[in-house]
Amino acid sequence: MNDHSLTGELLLLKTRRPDTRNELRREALRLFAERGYAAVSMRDIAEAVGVRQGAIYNHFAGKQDLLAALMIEHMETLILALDEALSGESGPIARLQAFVRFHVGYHIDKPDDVFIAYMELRNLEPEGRERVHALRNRYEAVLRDVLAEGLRNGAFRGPDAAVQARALIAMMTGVTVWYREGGRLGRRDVIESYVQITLQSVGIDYPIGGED
Amino acid sequence: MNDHSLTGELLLLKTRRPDTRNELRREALRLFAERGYAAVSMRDIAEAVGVRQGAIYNHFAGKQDLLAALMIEHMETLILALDEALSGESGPIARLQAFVRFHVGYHIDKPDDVFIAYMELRNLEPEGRERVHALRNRYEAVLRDVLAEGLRNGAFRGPDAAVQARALIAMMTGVTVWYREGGRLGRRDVIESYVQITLQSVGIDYPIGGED
DNA sequence: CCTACCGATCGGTAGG
DNA sequence: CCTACCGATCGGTAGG
Repeated sequence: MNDHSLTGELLLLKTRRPDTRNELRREALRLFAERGYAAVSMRDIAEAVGVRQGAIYNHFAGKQDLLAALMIEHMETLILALDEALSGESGPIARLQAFVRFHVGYHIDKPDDVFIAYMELRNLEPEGRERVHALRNRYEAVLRDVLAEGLRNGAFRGPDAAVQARALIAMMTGVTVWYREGGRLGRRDVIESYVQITLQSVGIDYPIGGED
Repeated sequence: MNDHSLTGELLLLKTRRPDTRNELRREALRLFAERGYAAVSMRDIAEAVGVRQGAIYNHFAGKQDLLAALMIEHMETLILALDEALSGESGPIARLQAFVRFHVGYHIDKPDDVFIAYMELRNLEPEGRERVHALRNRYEAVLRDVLAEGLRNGAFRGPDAAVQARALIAMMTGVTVWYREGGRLGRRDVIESYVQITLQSVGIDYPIGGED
C-alpha cells in the first residue's frame, strides 16, 4: 500500500507531459530538415526537447516511426489544404492560378515539412513509402487535371499535361531553396512572380487580358 | 636484402591498382545518391569495389574528402560543358534554348552526380561547401544573364531575371526525379518538352514563329 | 592493399 | 520519464 502510493507519486512527477509528443515532432522535423534523417540521432532529438533518449520511445515506436509520422501527417495536411484552396475556383485558368498561389505560399510557410517529404522518401521503409507516394500522386494529379482541361479546351498550350505538371511542381517547390524572410522580395511578390511565370508557361498573357 | 626483395614482391601483388580510385568514386557516387551520404559506410563503398575498408584511405583522406571530390569535380565538369554548349549561340532566344537543351540533357545523363551536388551540400564541411556554392552561383548566373538580356531588349517577358533563373533551373533539374529510360517519352521528347515550356514561360510562342 | 584494432556513437530495451 | 545497459556499427589508424 505504502509502496504503491509512493510509486504513484513518482510517476506523477516524471511521466508523460501532454505536449512532449508535439515537441518531439517539432524538433525532429527541424533536425531532419537541417542535417538529414540518418545524420540525426535519437539523442540529438531528445536533447533538443530536454528529455533523455529513452523517453522518446514512450511516444514513438522508433526513429523510423517518427519519420513516417512526420511525412504522412504532412502530406495529409497538404492535400486537405489544397482541396480547400481550390474549392471556390472553377475553370482551368482560375484553378491554375489558385494552385500556384497555394503551393508557393504553403512551401514558403512550411519549408521543413516539404523538404523532408521530398528528401527522406528513400529512408522510409516500404510501408510508409507507399503511403507517401500515393498521397504525392494524388496531389500531382490535381494539377495534371487542371492542365489537361486547359489543353483540351484550348485555354492552355503545351507539350503534355503530365510533363507540365511535374515541371511546374518542381519549379514552384524550388522556392524553398532560396526564399528567405526579409529578402529582396516579400512573400506576396514571390507568389505573384510564380503566378506570372506559370501562366506564361502555359501560353497565357499576364497580367491576364481578355482570355476565356 | 632478402627481406627487402620479398616485401617488394608482396607489395607488387597487393598495392594500388591504377583504376581503384575511379572505381571508388563511381561506387561512392552511386551509393551516396541511392541512400545519402550519412547512411553509407566506408565499408559499403569498399565492398562494392571489392577491397577492404582501410584501402580507401590510400586514395582519399577520408569520407568527407571523397564527398568533396565528387561534388567539386562534378560542378567543374558541368560548367565546362555548359560553356561549350553555349559557345556557338548568340541572342537571348537561341542561348536560352541551348541552355535548356544542355541542362535537361546533362541531368538526364548524369542524375546521380546532379542529385548529390544538390542534396549533400549540407554534409560538406565549410571549405568544400563554399567552393561548390561559388560554382553553383556561376552556373546560375549564366542563365540569369541570358534572361536579363532578353527582358532588357524586349524579347522576353517576366517578373525578374533572378527569380526566373531559379524557377527555371529548379523546373529543369526536376527531370531527374521522374525521367526513366524506356518510359513513355524518350530523351529527345523530354528535352523538347522542356524547351517549349521554358520558352512559353518567358512569353515566347513555340514553335517559334517570326520573333526578334 | 590487408588484418586487426581503437574509441565513439548508434538505436533500442529493461527495470524502476 | 530516468538510469544503465546491450550488441552492432561507425570512421579512422597502425603495422606490415
